[in-house]
Amino acid sequence: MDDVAQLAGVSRALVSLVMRDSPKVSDRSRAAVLAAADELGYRPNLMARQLASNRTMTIGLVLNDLHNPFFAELADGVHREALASGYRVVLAAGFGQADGEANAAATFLEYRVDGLILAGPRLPESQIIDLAVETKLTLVGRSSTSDKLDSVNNDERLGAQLAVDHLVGLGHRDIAHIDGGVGAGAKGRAEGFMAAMRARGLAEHARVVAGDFSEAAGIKAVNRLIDDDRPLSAIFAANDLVATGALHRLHELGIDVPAEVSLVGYDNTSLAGLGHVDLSTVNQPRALMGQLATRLIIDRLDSGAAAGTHHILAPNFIARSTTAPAITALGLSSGVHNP
Amino acid sequence: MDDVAQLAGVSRALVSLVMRDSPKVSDRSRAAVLAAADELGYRPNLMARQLASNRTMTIGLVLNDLHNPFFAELADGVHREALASGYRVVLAAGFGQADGEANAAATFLEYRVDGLILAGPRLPESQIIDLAVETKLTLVGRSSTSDKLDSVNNDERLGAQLAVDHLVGLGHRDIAHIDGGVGAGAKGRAEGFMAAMRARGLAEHARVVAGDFSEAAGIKAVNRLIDDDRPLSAIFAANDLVATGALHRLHELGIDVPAEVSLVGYDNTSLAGLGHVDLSTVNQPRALMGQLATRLIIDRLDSGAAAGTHHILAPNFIARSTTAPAITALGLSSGVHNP
DNA sequence: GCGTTGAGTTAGAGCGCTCTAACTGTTATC
DNA sequence: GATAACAGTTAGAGCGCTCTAACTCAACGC
Repeated sequence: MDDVAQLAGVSRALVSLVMRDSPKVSDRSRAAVLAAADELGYRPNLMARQLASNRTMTIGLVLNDLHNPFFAELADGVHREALASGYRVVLAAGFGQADGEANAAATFLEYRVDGLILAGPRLPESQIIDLAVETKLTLVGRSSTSDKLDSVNNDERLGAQLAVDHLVGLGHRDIAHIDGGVGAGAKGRAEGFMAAMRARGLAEHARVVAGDFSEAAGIKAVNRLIDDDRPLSAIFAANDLVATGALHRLHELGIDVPAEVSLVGYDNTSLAGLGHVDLSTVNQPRALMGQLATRLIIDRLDSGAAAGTHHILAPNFIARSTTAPAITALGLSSGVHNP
Repeated sequence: MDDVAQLAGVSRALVSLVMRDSPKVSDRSRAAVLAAADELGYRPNLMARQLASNRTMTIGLVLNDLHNPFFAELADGVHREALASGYRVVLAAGFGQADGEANAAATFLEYRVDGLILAGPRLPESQIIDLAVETKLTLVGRSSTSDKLDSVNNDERLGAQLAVDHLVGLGHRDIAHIDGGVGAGAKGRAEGFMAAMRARGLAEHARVVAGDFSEAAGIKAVNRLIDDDRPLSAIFAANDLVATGALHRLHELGIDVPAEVSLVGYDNTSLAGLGHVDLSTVNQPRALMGQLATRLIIDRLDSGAAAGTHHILAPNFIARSTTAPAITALGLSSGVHNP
């Protein structure tokens, strides 16, 4: 920086002002500094900058699982919004495990990022609040009511209800839910499923089988559902990945989807949209959620807004080709499929 | 830090030593410092640390595209190896675009990460070399021969050859390749395809249709291949995502895969392994490539190894259910499919 | 001509850490 | 008992920047 100042014939402080595009610099000086910086290949040291100013203009985004396209789509929204406000985004992955997330978050705290976004974290609420005390934190894809942080999520119970409504509307009664275990949102989906079935008077037709947010869980769950010889007309999986596993296993078993069993996922990730999968699913506005989460944290950073804002967005149902009218009580296939 | 030192009854320098787990600290002092740090919630400031030591023990990983599972799997390997050597990994996404990658890399340079890994970058070689001059750089999923950086890639031409060999072995002659355009590795795959077809004396049966690394490209390419009324027996897609798009479109058109047309992808991402897709594909050892790339950069960091090491790993073919013997010249379907 | 204004610029302290070199005890060596 | 060796500890400079407060200088009003 000294070299740049010298070459440009100004003081170090002026170089600093130019680098931060302060308006209090004459065009002449600015041009001289820029030229000198370019010539010397000068690149400001963010570390020194944050040390002096306590700002880095970066926000840290912790993704629970790099393999789930849900998070990639969420990250798109975060990036878009951050860039528009002059912030940059740095990512870290939690590998679907709580301690991975904790490490990632700890790294960002050491880096003193201006704000932190946790996407679909599995961390216990208490640890999340501990983090929120140390930095500005927004949760996305997970709910909270804490006044130390903001959050953006979809309404999991409503999503589950939409899935049940769709299936029941098609005449299904014997509906099973594959539970997402400790995955973020899984609990709300399972509860919403039971509540919706109860509301429809189908409580005794409802089944819940354990699982997690993986393809393997979908496969295992189908095995268990088939072994059990209760009637099965439709499956509501905890997320798209689970549904994909179930789809595969049903296919292997020679059970036609949707003619014999209907299948619904959750998230509407790119996976569900893949032509060859074409899964009926509950859509979360992922990019929007990412944008909103970012907006919240930037507002907190720029205008000192207070924490404690919690958005719950409404999901909507996307009917694709894995759901169709139920086989009637007469045992006839309806023969009517979605396009 | 001063507070911690005071509470522990030692000097600031000693706290620093404890934080870096230096062996030159007595157990008593170490315990006292740790206790004090814990009590005060002290967390070392990485920025100050790098400023003073010029080290952050973090490596930056730039992923070309968060949506392609190839990169998630590569990142797994990078993380595993980095963690084992006491480094942490921070990520940034390029969004499939060269300037996104350039921004991500620039951010990491400002952050003064110890080393930088670019995964499947689309950046022009000259820009990559510029970066390599500023920091220790390793390329993965893209080849180079520069002595300023290291690289790890699979042998794209060999991969393409394996695909052609498999198809020709099944009796296919009219094979089309969907090109990956500017995607990293696409050029090698297309060249390898043509070379292998030529070697088999099938040059005039080879067709190449333009595309990129997306599902949409696969759909469009199938349309073009079908419009054209040359015979088509098999398709070799530039990567799994493209193959998935092609699979979808073929299915929509009522063309049975693999009975009528065989289909091969590239990468063996989780997508290809999805039960319901079950795509024959060329396997790149993704996690291993990530690990190797990380090993190279850490060796350069820790033991001052020189740059200029370039690994080319051999891919292997994974036969799944999208390839089957060609329909014979007699016009009969062979009826024999892969399991 | 003097004070006022405001734009443009600058000196210097300080952000929180690491690193070097030097220091203090304690134990081993002759 | 003096010297050496070594483990453990410390003071203080310095990493590259930002920020505050102060400065300079030209234009302006009375």
